[in-house]
Amino acid sequence: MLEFADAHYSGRRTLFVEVILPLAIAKNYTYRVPYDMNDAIAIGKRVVVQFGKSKLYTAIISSIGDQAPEKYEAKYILEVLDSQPIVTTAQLQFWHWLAEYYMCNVGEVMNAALPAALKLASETKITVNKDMVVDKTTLHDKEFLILEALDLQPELTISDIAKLLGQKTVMPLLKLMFEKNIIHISEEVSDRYKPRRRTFITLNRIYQDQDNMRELFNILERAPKQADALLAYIKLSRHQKAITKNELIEESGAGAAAIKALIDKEVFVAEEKNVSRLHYENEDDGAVFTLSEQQQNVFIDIKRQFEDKDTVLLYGVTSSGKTQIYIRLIEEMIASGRQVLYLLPEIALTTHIIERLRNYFGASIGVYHSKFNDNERAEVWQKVLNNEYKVILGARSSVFLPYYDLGLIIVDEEHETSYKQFDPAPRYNARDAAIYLAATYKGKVLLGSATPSFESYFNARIHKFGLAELTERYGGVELPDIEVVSISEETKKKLIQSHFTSVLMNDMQVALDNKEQVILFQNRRGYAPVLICKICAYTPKCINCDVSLTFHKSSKKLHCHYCGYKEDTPNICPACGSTHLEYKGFGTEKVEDELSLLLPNAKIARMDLDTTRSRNALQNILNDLEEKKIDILVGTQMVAKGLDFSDVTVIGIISADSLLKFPDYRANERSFQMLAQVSGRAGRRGKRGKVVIQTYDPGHRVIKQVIDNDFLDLYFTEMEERKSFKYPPYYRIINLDIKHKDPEILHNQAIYLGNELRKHFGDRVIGPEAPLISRIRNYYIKSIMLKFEKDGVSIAKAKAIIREVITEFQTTKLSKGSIVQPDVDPY
DNA sequence: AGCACGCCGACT
DNA sequence: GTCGGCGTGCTC
Repeated sequence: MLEFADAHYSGRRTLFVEVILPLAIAKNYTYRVPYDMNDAIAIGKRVVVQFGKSKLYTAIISSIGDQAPEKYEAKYILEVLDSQPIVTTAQLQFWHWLAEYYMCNVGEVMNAALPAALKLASETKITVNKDMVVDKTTLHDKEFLILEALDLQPELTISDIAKLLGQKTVMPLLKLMFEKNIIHISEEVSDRYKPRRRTFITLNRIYQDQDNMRELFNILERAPKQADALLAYIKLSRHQKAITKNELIEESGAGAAAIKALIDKEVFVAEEKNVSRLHYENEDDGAVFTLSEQQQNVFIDIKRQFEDKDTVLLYGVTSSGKTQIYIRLIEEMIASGRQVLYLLPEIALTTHIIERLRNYFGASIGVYHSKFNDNERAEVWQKVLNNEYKVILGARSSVFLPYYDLGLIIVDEEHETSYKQFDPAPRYNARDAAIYLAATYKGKVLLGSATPSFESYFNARIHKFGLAELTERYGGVELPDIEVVSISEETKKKLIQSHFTSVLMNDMQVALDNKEQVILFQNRRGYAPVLICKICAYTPKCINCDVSLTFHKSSKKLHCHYCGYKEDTPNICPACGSTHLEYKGFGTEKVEDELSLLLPNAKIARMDLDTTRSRNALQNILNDLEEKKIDILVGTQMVAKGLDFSDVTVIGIISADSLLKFPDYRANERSFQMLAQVSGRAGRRGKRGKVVIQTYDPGHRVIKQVIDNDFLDLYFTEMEERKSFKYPPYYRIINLDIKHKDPEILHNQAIYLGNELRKHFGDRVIGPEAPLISRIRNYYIKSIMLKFEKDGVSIAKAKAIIREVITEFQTTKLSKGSIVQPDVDPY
């Protein structure tokens, strides 16, 4: 960084800044600083810059220098947006590390890291030049149309005009009009973050006097709506200090007009205030709990291990009370004045856990996840920047917040795949990123899981991580009784009804009779994943992707789960005209549907992507479950995570085979985690739960290991295979996905890239091969896999070579139209 | 990522 | 001939 040794000349010095643009571009861009902004710039502040002919972007200053670029004339910075940096130097370092490690551009990291509200939107506004008197008869039709529209509306955007004229390219036309001085073109940047304002209503103080109040009611006799509003106010004011206008309208049913009338009469006083979107009551009831003896020992053990290990894996069986240990660790960290980040998978961030932690940490805990809107995220960002939170509870993306002194990161359910972002870049794993992040603050990381990922457990066994174990379930809760039922046996004996074996039916009935709840797990959404013609075997496929379409009964349409394409369900086969169309396979919709026929009196609900899209949908389902408005919950893997309800006694796995048969080297690890996790939902204090696993393959090794709850057996058998087939954790994997609209061209490109890589890496290169789904959104895909041994190979060097090969490929003509996407540690 | 430029086929 | 399609290359 530049030093201002000659401060009194600094106003005169020509400075240049390198910026990060929120774009997927590898190059660095340098801008020139106008003299009058010399004092305003600083690393980490946002600046507005023009990039290209007409676009304005918010960029972040990443370095400051005084050397003019030699090969081009730098453009000027247009504006400095911040008085204080909003991105810390620690974050910039983190961004660069992520870009390097995950082989993407810093701009892409910036895009993922910064809440959209802190990036600015640039909108080109078109307005009439009022100083110019235009002879409308000399105008072209389109110019006339635009002016007409500007008469009605003072400003239009480019897209407005494109819509108006019904054509895409309008820039040349506007440029012409601008040159003829008919219009003004202005690029307007607006800060998208707006504080939320609410109107608060208070009662005029003269009505604290009873007589005045009585008189007021008399006056209002002829205005019943206003009297209602007043009554509602009095009612609300008993329980809350501040009353908003909206609450009053809702409570009274009186409407805004009545309230306005009362404001005009000076009965009510209205006041507009900024309110936080992150409202909560500070109910610091300081709930107390005591750790069990084992928990206490583990707690001390973890702290001891932190003395010489930066990362400790807490391997604790389900219900062993990991959260209580987390809370103790957080308390100590806060007491020492440092910050804590508590990472959870998105799905587990329910009010349940949030409330629980708020009880201990009150207002010093911040929450951050993807269901928050832009403004809320920007608000959390600012608060973290101001060091107002001691603890952040968040999902994957909360590793990007501007921490000040992070002493501890807890990664709960560390094996969860949702910590990995797949699309778009950066394809990062928040668990792994957290380990790096903590190290930059000299902080510690605690990974917690009942079914650790093999990577983490391996790292613990080779003493790279510390290891702490909780083997007892807290409060003596028993492990559930797991029964495996053979679907083929039941089919043979004609005991199975629809997809439900007699064992499961029976257990569900018992649970219902006892007023207990049931969760059914089927890892597929929709009604039926395949529609097939019985005569010619035709199957409707997505027009954009290489997948069969799933029938959804709720919409009566065929859906593509990869691109969102929908079409009407055919009544006759489009290929042969027969009417014998059959639904094959089944998803959560069908399970729900058929169950409602078999158990007509049970209240059944479904929880999958389709029913939880909106902001509060998930929470509503969980509330209904808690309030026992649901007897049976049918769901996809969502039900495996974060559901803790004491009245759920029966868990049914409708078909374990779809998990076990998944064509992936991690299928067994994943299946075990999933089954163990779902099973952990069954039975809580004082009641032993029951898990029914339905499968065609009851003798499957993994099912045995689930029944025996034998993680170690699973680990050792699987690790043998990982070693011999060169998979993680023994080897590192980098995938390259190559995409192109034309399958032939793609094939040649992939072969070429594969060969180029082989020149450097030999048989560490595997493929190219077509992935399971060879076309998505009209792009054909080929994958090249690279496997690197952990000893004797510098992964950083390997990445540098891969980057070179890709860049070199992209300069050849062959690469036209292709997209190459690296994915590092693609699990 | 946009956006302009340029080249090519389909219309007034 | 012009409009609008899409492929290509550049942006400090």
